[in-house]
Amino acid sequence: MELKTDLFLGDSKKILKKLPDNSVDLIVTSPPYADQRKDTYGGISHDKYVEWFLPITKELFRVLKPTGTFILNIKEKVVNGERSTYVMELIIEMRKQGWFWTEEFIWHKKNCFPGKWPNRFRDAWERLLQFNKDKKFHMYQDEVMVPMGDWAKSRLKKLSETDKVRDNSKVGSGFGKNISNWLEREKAYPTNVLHLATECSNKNHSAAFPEELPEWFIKLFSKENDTILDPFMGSGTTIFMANRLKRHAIGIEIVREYYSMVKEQIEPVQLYLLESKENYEPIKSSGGYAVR
Amino acid sequence: MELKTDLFLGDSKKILKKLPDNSVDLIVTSPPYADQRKDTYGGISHDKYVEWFLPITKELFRVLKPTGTFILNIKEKVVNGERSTYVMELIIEMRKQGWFWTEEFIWHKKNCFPGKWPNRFRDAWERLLQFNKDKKFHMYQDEVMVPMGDWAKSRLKKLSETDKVRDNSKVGSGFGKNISNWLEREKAYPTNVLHLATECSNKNHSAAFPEELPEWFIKLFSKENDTILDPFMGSGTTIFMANRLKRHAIGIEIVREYYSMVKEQIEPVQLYLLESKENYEPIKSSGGYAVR
DNA sequence: GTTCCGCATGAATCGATAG
DNA sequence: ACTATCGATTCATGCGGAA
Repeated sequence: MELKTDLFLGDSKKILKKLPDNSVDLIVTSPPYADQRKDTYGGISHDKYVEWFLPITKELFRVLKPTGTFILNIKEKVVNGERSTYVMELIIEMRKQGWFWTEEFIWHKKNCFPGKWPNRFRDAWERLLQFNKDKKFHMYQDEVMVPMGDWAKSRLKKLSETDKVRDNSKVGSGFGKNISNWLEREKAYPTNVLHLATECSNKNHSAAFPEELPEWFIKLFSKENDTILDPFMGSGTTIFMANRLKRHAIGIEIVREYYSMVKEQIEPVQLYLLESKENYEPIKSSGGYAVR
Repeated sequence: MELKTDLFLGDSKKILKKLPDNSVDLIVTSPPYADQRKDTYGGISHDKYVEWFLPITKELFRVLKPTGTFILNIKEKVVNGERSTYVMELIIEMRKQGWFWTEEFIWHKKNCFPGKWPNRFRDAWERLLQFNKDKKFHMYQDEVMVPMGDWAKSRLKKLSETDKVRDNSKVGSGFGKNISNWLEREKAYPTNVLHLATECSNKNHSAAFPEELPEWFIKLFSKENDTILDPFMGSGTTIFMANRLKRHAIGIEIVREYYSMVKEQIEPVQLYLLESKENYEPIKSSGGYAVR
């Protein structure tokens, strides 16, 4: 079966109306934060944020399957020395639209922005809000199990640093086998706290959204040939990861530059998939990423 | 100067009225969660929680000094498969009382409660909400600095391995100077994510509140001879830590058993303080605990 | 080929300065 | 008084060049 990737250039509020009801298995997105990225996006002011976002969540509710999940990455900024409350107001309003606020995961950022202020420490975490249409939804917990305890953790860390490249090339040889043995033996279910680093300068897009984040949620809340939607595609991290994990993808982006950038990168991947789908494995299928 | 510890048996809402305006430097508390600990506290239902708590926060606002801080440890429970919104409603209502919601710290619990559910992972974090009466408040950041990350650590390690002998002999020369620069920068300011293990040392009280938590906030938001208040004292962790760090303490507890237990343990400490105050140092004055 | 060091660069936040 | 812009602060990360 062929994987389909649909990219749209335009405003999410309008584009989403084209999508049919109950057609998406998982939505993973990181909308532009209030007052951020003014140069590329409009820069939605914090006191208008809920008003701006609610029409979009209403459409997302319509297109999501009853068994599907909506993961929203967001963090309120400081306004006049105080945390703004628009995220909380958003949650309360979304519940009125019919959403269930199932869970709040924490993304603990290893490398947060530096700085020193007289009355505040550095902000090292963001919210990953999980919403559902129904109390029954698909969740594949076994797909995101993690190495257990300090013993396995340090062992794996050392190995991955020094021998990861070798490991990839020597499939089936001694090292690879050992690693997979450890993985089989020492696995536990993760918690609702994810401990990841933000990716640095690598991309042209300003938002640092590490690949592990969509990867984790795609594995957890969808299976192969499901459909993943990102209504604020940005540099396309969610879309690429969906493809890599053999899910259909739908991406919407309002900035033409990003849209084109993603489209160009998608094309060769699609061709590659048609040529030799079997050899195209997810980059980190071993699950050795740092999630606690 | 003598340290004073006042313990009250009774309902916070009533007892707090006895305390004078603007008399407390720091409030650190962990109130009974909604529907939790029903057998001991009578169990406030989640839909009445805000209504129950607001009169108390109003009194807390009155007794807190304008430069003081209120740290509230809380986490919403799951009701019918969904996170309840009473914490958010509480924040929004407290702002109407005049509180500034300055910051939300995350307590990342290393060893959270075990268990497995089909649609949910283990809950490994709690909120530590910081409220203030004024945008200017006392904060002693240097008291909670932590060892720096891998960069400086590996740097120092390497230097000490290769150049330790030379360094010792050539005091004041180029190398020694460089090293001491790094040594001074060995500590960094923490972030708003605290990574502590839960302690269960006070097994008589049902809430697991590790000593490091009040210790951290007491050091951060108060100085010696300041006054610390805990309106839901429980097993007295905050009170004991306040005493140990040479702060005055006020504790309120509605359950006679806890009240008596804390009172009995406080008496000998007070006597000890009178005997030899100088020798009584905080247990962890070196600050080497694991806070990120 | 390694390992190692130097350097730029972030979904930040505050306070001062300018219109 | 109120908003817009700018500099200073500071640390984990990944890259490129060097030993």
